[in-house]
Amino acid sequence: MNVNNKSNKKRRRRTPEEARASIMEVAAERLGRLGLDGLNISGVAKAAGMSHATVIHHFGSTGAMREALLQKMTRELLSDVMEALQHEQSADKVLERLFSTLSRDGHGKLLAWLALDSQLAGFDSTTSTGDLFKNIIDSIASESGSRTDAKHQVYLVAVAALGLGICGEVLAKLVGLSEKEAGQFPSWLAEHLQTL
Amino acid sequence: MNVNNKSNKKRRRRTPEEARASIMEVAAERLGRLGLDGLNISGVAKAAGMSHATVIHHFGSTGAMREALLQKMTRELLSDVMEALQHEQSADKVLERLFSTLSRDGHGKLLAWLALDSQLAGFDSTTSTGDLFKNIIDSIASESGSRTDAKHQVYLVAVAALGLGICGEVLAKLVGLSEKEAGQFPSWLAEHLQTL
DNA sequence: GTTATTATCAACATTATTGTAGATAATGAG
DNA sequence: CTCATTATCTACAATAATGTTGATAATAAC
Repeated sequence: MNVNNKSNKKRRRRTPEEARASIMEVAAERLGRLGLDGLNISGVAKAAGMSHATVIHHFGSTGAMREALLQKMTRELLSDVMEALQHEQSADKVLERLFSTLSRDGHGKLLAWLALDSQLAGFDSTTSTGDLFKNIIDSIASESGSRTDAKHQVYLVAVAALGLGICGEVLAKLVGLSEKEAGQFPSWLAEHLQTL
Repeated sequence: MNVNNKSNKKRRRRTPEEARASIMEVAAERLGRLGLDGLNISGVAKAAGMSHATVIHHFGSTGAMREALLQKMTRELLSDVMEALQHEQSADKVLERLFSTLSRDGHGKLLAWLALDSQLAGFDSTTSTGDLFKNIIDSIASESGSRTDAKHQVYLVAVAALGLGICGEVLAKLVGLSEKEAGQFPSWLAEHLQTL
């Protein structure tokens, strides 16, 4: 009569890479939906359809799993930005692309989490990142204006994209922006920056 | 010889208001330094020099304590903004004040937490807030430009202040802004907005 | 002083989460 | 098929956080 609870579902044996990948996928979704609280072993494991012991087996600990996810997302963010900028020439286009990339795909949220969570080893302002921004600024400064102005423009785009990525919807509602107007904001900003 | 652990420190009996106030104070400090993780009963109680049962006695539960703190901070943010704007006339000054107020005192962090934490009952876009922004936009639109432009300007200031409040230091370093240049950013932005 | 109130605490109970250990089964190699 | 590897699971242990209870002491009112 199958009174005991032994569930008789078959085990699925994944390759290590496959297992890690699906764990990362589920964890990313939960990070976006639930915030850092969503990144606990139990919850992630359950959502991924495996026991939490399995997750620990693959990552070693909760902290290591979090770190792995955030490193992966940081890599993706950087590569997104670099790829977006590689093929743009004019300064205003560069800023527009930078803005749209940073404000998309939860990149803003990611950076905010990195900045807000005291436990995480802060953003490594490693060589590649620094070089990236240096190149952007060089290209803008060479076109027109001072170097300080160029820095300020990039800074503005970065902080605005960040804020938009985090609180964009809420603030749009508060300010009274219609959906259409909100959609026009990136190009409005780009156009505006061009006229410096 | 006092072998036993009975600590013989006297109890301090605070008024309920006093107790709640010092708990809020400690909690705010911890929120700024440790993030939302710092807002647990045990930690707050220990930092405030009382047992966690006492904190529960005054607020009912951990969740209620968090909510109380965040409501208090939200009230303060709104009153800060309103007060800052009440005595400004020209549009660019209004935007400058809005920016500086939002980017100060961890207001950006607060908004980010509200937006990022899924458990919290989201920002209540209550009447007063909506009216506040409506007034700002009216005053800017009346001076010059279209209403949509005014909204976009306010939106830009808001998201930028937010981003600055969260990741300002990190991004400044990344972009290569010197401390002096970073300090000039608000006025640079105000001047820039003026030229629309 | 006596009493009533209640802020405070220590100790316990409960729950959630993390991590560990040993058993089991899926898969590939031979 | 047989064997070795190891991904996976269940069950347990350890820890931490939350909330409850009953006792205690500080303060105000009388």
